[in-house]
Amino acid sequence: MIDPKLLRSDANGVATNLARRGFSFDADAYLALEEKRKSLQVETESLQSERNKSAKSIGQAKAKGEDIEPLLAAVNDLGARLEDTESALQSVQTELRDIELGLPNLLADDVPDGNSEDDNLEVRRWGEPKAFAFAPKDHIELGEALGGLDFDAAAKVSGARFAVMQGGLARLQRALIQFMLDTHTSEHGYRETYVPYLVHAHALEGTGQLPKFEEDLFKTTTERPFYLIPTAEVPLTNLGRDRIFDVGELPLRLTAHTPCFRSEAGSHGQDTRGMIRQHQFEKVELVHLVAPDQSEAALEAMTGHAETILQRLELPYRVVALCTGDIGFGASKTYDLEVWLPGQQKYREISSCSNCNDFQARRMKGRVRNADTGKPELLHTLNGSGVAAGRALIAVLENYQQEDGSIRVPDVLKPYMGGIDTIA
RNA sequence: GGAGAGAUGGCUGAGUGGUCGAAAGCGCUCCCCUGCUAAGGGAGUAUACGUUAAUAGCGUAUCGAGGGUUCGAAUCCCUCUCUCUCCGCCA
Repeated sequence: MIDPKLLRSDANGVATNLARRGFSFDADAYLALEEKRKSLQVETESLQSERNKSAKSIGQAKAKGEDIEPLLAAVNDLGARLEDTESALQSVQTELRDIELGLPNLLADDVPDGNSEDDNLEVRRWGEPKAFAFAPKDHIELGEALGGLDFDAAAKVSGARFAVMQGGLARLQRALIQFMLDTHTSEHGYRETYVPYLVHAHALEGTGQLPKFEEDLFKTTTERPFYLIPTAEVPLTNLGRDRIFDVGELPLRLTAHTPCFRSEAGSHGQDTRGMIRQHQFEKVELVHLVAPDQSEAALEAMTGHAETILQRLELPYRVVALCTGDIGFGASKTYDLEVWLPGQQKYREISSCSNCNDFQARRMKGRVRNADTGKPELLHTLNGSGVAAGRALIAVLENYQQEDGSIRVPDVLKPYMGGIDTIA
């Protein structure tokens, strides 16, 4: 959520910023509603004040044994008037909140302008795409030939956009996950965390998936519905919900491995083949909860942590700054890591690291006591993939393939693979 | 799933319709006293919103959440959530 005070004081400035995303915010309509809210609130509160005063004097009169009938008569119509303004105020406030919950985050100044992912700005590259002495295959061909990747079997059980993995490939994904968790916890200062995979709506509202993107989520049909998490960002970030941290407790660096569930509504036809885009995939997530002045540095650090994984795996990648047209709803600034996939001869997203500054914290009331003033202020949240395990598996398959279709095991994964150096 | 008990400020815990944002204790902060530690005395110590130049005042809301009764609700009623105890079931 954008600071309502800022919306009031500089609605046009907000509109200009959001326009960079191609989002149109009707500042005048908002301000008109806001004026209405203000007068209703002032009126409501003065009526409440009047009511409280009368109630108090009635209490005092009664204690002294005086006749309270005249006093009761005097407040006779107060209740009805209060009820009217209170309900009017509430409906205006609901309207305002609906608007506010629908507004994306303000963009950082240095987010490059652009309309689509083609306009993202390359920040740096690491590694050289390997030159193969043969025509490299894609992960689908490799996996099916190895017998460990089966989309037909998955289709029988669950339909399209699911995969069954077995044997060496299944173990390789587990190895990747273990390696990532171990690296982040032992070298990057993250706390390993186990979280629920089913969450309530309010958690998703906190991180920004709701109310706007419900169609992207899977939802249970229980009386009080749960949603399947689309990313561990949701339960991890919400650990800061309704809390006031002491400044010494931050920064909090959290990591969790979870499956992620996405309906992929609206992505028909995209990446339908293979494991790139699935309803269910594994991911190691990184989340930072930090004091407000720390988030810019934290974004660079977090991106570096995800890069470390790719570097240790010796996977060529590039870092791009997402442009105004491609950046996510809750992010003020995002770096994507794109790994080289020889099967596609393309860089493909494998991690996305975002600074959400106070956007999520405001929604979930996550605060930190200011070191100087002692006053609570909104903390800043960041999230990033460290990295997507399913896609990392694809990257390893394609980059480590040999001419006979076998897969060399990356050195850093060997300890997790029982020492074997090839999957054949 | 069955039966019962509970949810109050950083913590413990009082408060069953009126002057209660809330006793008391602990903790914490500041001051005083005290030749350093200990003990003692005093003051302060929630959050959000509104109004405002103001993190000054003043007002409003908040005692798990939401609704209701009432001139007035932490206190009474309803629904929900969570916690605990016992039974059942179970990885």
